[in-house]
Amino acid sequence: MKILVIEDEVKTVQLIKQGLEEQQCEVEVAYDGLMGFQLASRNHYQLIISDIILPGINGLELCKKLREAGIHYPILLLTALGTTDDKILGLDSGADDYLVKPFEFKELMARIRALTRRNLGSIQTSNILKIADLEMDLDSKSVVRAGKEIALTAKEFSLLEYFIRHQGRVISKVELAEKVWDITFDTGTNVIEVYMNFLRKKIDKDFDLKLLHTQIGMGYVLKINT
Amino acid sequence: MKILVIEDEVKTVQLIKQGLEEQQCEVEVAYDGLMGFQLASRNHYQLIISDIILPGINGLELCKKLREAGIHYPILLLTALGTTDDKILGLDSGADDYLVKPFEFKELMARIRALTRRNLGSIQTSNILKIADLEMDLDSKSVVRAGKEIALTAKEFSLLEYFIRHQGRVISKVELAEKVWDITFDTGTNVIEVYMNFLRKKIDKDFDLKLLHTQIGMGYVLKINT
DNA sequence: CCGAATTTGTTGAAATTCTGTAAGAAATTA
DNA sequence: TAATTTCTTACAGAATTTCAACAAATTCGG
Repeated sequence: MKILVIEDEVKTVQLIKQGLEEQQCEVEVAYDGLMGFQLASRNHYQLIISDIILPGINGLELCKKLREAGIHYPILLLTALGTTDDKILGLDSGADDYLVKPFEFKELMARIRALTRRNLGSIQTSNILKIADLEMDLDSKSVVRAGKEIALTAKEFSLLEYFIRHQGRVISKVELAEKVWDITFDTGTNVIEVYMNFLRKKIDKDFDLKLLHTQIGMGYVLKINT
Repeated sequence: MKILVIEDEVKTVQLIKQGLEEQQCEVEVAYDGLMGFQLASRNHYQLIISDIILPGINGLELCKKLREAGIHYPILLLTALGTTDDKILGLDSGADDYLVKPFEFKELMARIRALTRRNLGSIQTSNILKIADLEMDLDSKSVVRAGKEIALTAKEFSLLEYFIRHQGRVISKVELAEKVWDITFDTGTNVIEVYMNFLRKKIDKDFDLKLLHTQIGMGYVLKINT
């Protein structure tokens, strides 16, 4: 997630930047209003966090200009001005939320989550698992590799889901029997070999980079081979 | 603009209701969580304002349930619980904003403006859900596909409504049994297959573009096939 | 290195489960 | 009571899952 922070106080910038980067966000910083406007005009972000009191253009004007410039994604204003009228001015300048300093970092994070939630595709929090160029969508139950749709049956889908959730780990047949088939593994059956074969035909056969590997005597593993 | 207020304190309700009506908003009130949920399920609003401490279901659970039920428009939580952790809980339950009582009415109004601003482009005074050339009007309980009126029974209507609110997601029979029939799914029945058959005859049979698809072993999905 | 023993891969067919459909019984409503 | 809606039963056809037999690959002891 790409976030633009517009703020001139070095301490606040560091706090926010560090915290966001720990959450795997990509953070860019502008130290004044003009620079913020230029960055926002040139790049696309998921969110802007801006101070109000800034050198050059102040946060309120910046907000208005950004909206006029057709920038629709969320803007969160962050400021020491805490009277109700300040808040109203802030929100009416086009901001989506307004947080008064000093604030607790975890509240900022929660508000960021709330603001970005709906834009993560109007299709809510999409449940997508990935490895290499293979993606599986748990909602639509669809699997795509290298952009190509792959049709899986219910069992094949659960099997792949188990592998992708535990990618890189060797999984024994006993474990697969228990977790995917919900049976106690008796050596009398070879369903698992059969299904690994099904899955490989659909997922690995037509591709150079193989993802499903056998560890003889131990089990199977889904990983990107080095 | 239609707004649903869920709050049991009569004084607060009156304050909000009166204030909003002065702004030409149409306000409906629920005095407990369950009633709020039912109103929200049946009608379409621009915004929900809900207290957290409520008789029956509390505001946080209500929020989660509403999101699960496919309700996407903004929810603003309004409560006396003002610690940072309370706010975080509120926002993470799916709410878009969180305002601590006592608050100034003009701040509430500003936050409402901020929340509804982005949806103003698509002002919906009517409760209409859509997919492709299929529309269902929740008020008049009418369904139209490609301009042609389709008569559905009550069960068929709720079933279709559930699908259209969760379009693109594969929905299992267990989930349909719980959410549409409100029963625990026992394999002894096949009502669901029967009703899917009813629905298909009315909605898909006479059209080239099929909307209801079967994912054997997983469930059914309403989507525009690519 | 060779061959037996073990493990895994592959295939087609059998068994099972799942789904679609019709017809009619039960419940509900008018 | 009749009409409508909802649910149950029954069954055929389709798709999936499992079985079983054999082929191929790997391990291991000599």
